[in-house]
Amino acid sequence: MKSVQDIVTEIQDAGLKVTPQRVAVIQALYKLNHPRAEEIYKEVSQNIPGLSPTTVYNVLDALVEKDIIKRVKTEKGVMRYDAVPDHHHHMYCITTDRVEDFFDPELDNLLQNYFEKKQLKGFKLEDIKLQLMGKFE
Amino acid sequence: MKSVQDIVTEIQDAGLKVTPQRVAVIQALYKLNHPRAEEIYKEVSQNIPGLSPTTVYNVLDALVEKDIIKRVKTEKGVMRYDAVPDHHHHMYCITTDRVEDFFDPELDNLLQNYFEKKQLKGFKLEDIKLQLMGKFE
DNA sequence: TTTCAATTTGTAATAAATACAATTTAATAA
DNA sequence: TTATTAAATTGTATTTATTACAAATTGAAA
Repeated sequence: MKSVQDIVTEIQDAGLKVTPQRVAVIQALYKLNHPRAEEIYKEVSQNIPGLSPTTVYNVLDALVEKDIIKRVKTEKGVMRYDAVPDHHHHMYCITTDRVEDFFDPELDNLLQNYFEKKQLKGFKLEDIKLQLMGKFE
Repeated sequence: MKSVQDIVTEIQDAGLKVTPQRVAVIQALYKLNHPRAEEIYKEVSQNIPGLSPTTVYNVLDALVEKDIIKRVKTEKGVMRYDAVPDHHHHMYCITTDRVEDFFDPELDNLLQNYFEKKQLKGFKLEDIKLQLMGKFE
């Protein structure tokens, strides 16, 4: 979780204007777990009445563009978002749509070493993301 | 690439009726590269005039359900499909929407060993998929 | 405090996917 | 081979997610 000040600084550093909508969207992303745009809209609307759904999409696009947040790949035709931009992986529940972050520097090392030896011809590898599929207990 | 006979057998074994639409959708999946439903519709329509878009969605759902094909996770709010149901990973192009299959049994072993030692508390791991992000050259 | 580009809003449009009733068809058994 | 029937396809209408865009508002620099 980030303080409001951290969020403000983050937005400023990206060269974006600090608006209540942007701050609130980022806060909602921390509160909710990998939410869809519509869930964010509902959440943020409580603090910012009159909020437009379009704004949520605009804000999300701008924040993704600046690497302040990330999109989460899913098997549903709905986009979801992740407050954490730092390198990490995801655990996906097979039965529900729950998604959790997964940090593992040791594994990242292992993979990096593996792919340094193993050359992928015709593909310049820049990032590796794991999808851990399973069930939460 | 699978022969028509292989495709027919595959559909039968799954307990589904063999229809021209289903066979053609699977063939289109091999011809196209991780296509969206709409691309499949266009392709298959050439062979099956009067094809309904709804049918494409129905067929895709049924085939995914029976593990004959797979959905591909993307960062766009559009579903894409994969003709290959066997365990494999994906290479994603950062700049375009190109996706390629990636098979690597050695890596699969490495990962399996790693996660046998490393217990994930609260999560029963069933499958690991890598997303290799980068650029095709 | 003014200025202005950036941002938000609101409405409308588009795109992707789904619901569902009517029609057709694949596969089984007579 | 034909009759039967559950499964599959079709066509239309909706829903849901997202985007387009012009007008109004606002954050931040001068």
